[in-house]
Amino acid sequence: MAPQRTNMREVADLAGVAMSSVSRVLSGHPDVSPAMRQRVMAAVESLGYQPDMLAQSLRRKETRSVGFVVSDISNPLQSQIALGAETALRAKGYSMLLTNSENDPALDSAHIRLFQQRRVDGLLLSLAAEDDPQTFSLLSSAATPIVLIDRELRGEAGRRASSVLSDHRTGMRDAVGHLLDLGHRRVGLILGQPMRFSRERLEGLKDAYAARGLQPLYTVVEGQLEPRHGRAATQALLDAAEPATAIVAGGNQLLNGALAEIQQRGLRVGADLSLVSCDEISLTQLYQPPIAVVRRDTRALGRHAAELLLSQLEAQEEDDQGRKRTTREPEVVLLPTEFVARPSCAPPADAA
Amino acid sequence: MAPQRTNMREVADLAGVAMSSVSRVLSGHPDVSPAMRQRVMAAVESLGYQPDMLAQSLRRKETRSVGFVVSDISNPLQSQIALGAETALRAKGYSMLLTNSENDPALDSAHIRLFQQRRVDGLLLSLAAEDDPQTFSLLSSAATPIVLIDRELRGEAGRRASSVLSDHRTGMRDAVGHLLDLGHRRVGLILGQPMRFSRERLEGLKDAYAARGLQPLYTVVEGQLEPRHGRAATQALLDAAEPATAIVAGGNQLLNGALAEIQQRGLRVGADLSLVSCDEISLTQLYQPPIAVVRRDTRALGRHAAELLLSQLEAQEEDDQGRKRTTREPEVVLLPTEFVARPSCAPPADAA
DNA sequence: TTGAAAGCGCTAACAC
DNA sequence: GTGTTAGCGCTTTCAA
Repeated sequence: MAPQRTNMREVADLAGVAMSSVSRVLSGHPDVSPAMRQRVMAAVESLGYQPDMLAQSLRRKETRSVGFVVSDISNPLQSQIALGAETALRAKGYSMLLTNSENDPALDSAHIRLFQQRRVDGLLLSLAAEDDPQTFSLLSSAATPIVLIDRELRGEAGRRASSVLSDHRTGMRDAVGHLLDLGHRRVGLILGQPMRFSRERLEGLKDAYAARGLQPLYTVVEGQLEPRHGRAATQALLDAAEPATAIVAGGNQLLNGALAEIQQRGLRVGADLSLVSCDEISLTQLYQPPIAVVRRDTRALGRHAAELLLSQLEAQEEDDQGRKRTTREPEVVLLPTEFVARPSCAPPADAA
Repeated sequence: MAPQRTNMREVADLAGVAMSSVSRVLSGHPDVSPAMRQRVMAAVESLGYQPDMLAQSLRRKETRSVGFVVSDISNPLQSQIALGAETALRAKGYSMLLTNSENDPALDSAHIRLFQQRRVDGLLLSLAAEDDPQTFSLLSSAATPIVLIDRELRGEAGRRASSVLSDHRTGMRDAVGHLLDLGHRRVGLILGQPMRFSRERLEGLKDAYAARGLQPLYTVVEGQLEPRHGRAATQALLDAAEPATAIVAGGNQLLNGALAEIQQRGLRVGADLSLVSCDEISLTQLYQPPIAVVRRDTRALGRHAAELLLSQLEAQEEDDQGRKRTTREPEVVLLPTEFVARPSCAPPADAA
């Protein structure tokens, strides 16, 4: 029996009270007599009444929902962030709308617009690009709080949004430092799109060389965070006149491609070639030999993003027109990364 | 400038027309003159008006949103399903609300109820349990179409919901058949919760033994789909009086645990012990030696689930009270699995 | 403490 | 083809 939905009117009628009284009981208004509460609750029970959040949202001008834009939820990095974020949001009574941008900045902005039409209370964004004009203008004039996840925007958009960032630079500095200390000089760094995480990783690598006063014999290969690029870049690094003796993959997708190429060439990780990846996955832990990583707590990244957004949400007040207005300034949270040395790193093969 | 949101009233006033005309233009009503369309669109542009989907939903009695309950989005299996589902939903203009049940059946039902209050048009469920009474009663009387993902419910709930199922049995039969043909007789099967996928896998294993007229020397270890269980089960299988010579892990989490134990014991996969896993992940492909798997197209699983739901949604009509009513019967879609033999499977070590 | 009434922003009859 | 009107289901003044 697909039950026709009961509305508040019916509850009020059955209880013989006004709708406003039902509303007060259900929303925990202080000024309700125990008798009233009883009558109403009895009616609610007997009808199996469930309030319509749509109508509540329209009236209250808040949906208790948050839009989350990722490029690809099937990427372990992003799904772990999503888990952390959803759990934190749910704990505060918020629901999460999720969408995939498929690495297309045009979809980023389309989804932001859609979420705005759905009147989400806030936005959690892991954008496909840091310089899309459409996205920029949408965010510059957004009416809700926004938290960027590991992204950095310039201009007005950047000034309006909060962000949760990972300290890729430090982790990468330690990773490359470890390789240099093992005797490597020609480190190959495979990066993804030109976004903050790529820039910071490059800086970290430079830091490591600079701190040791070494010539910049490293090679950087930029591209997309995809296995194809990981593989092509690895080919390039190994086929160079002066081949890299150690490779650092800036993400799990790149690692997949790199490993595929390494295996096809019959190279032994941690012997013929040293290898480091960014972000822990089951593969890095269980591979033989285990693969060194620049690690971070991805779930905490999502959790912090959600909590930052929630704190901005709570800091809102309504102006005289009944519209929400953010009173708090955007904030930036920096989360640590940590290099974990593993047997995939060893002295270079040609070190006599 | 956080822009106060324009509403349809303002657009109508600016264009000097009635609200209903604005509505008609925006919703593509056939009977509108080009002149009217122009006037309205000009006003819409100049105000940057974006319709309020909340109000639309309340009025139209549909939200164009779907609730998706998973146990843990950070699990590669589920995030791939989610990607497939979200992409298909988005293509038809639907948004996805995502929540994690954390493998807790009580959260399953709580989230279903919440989604119902949010008036989602349909539900996509990868439930934590197939026998929770709360979930059962909610689903038995649900007002919207429901698609179960790789789950099977009995009773009224099962009769009301559609489902997309994987043919685990065939894949497992081939996997175990392969092991038996290599000479293994004591196969250890590690399973998760007592749900359809576990039952089917067990049946597949039995099929393989039966087809060859072999004694049932296999061992089955049931538990949770978690690394801990994978590890403990592997210990048990290897420490038995008659240790298993081949292990089949019923999922990627179980594989993680199994591999950890195998490595700690210094056993060589594909030599001292044969290994098969269920569902492809980067680890199974890139491990050395590569790990045989019972494979399925997880993204297609999500896509089919979404498309099945969408087809049920399209088959709805409104009754005289303006309520939606499903006209189509629930459907079941069965998707294939495929065993992929790899070097992790070899004749048993004791085979002279 | 409770009820009556207005209205959130939109759509869909219905009338012209 | 366009305007007027009556709500969708709820919350929230405002009075009583």
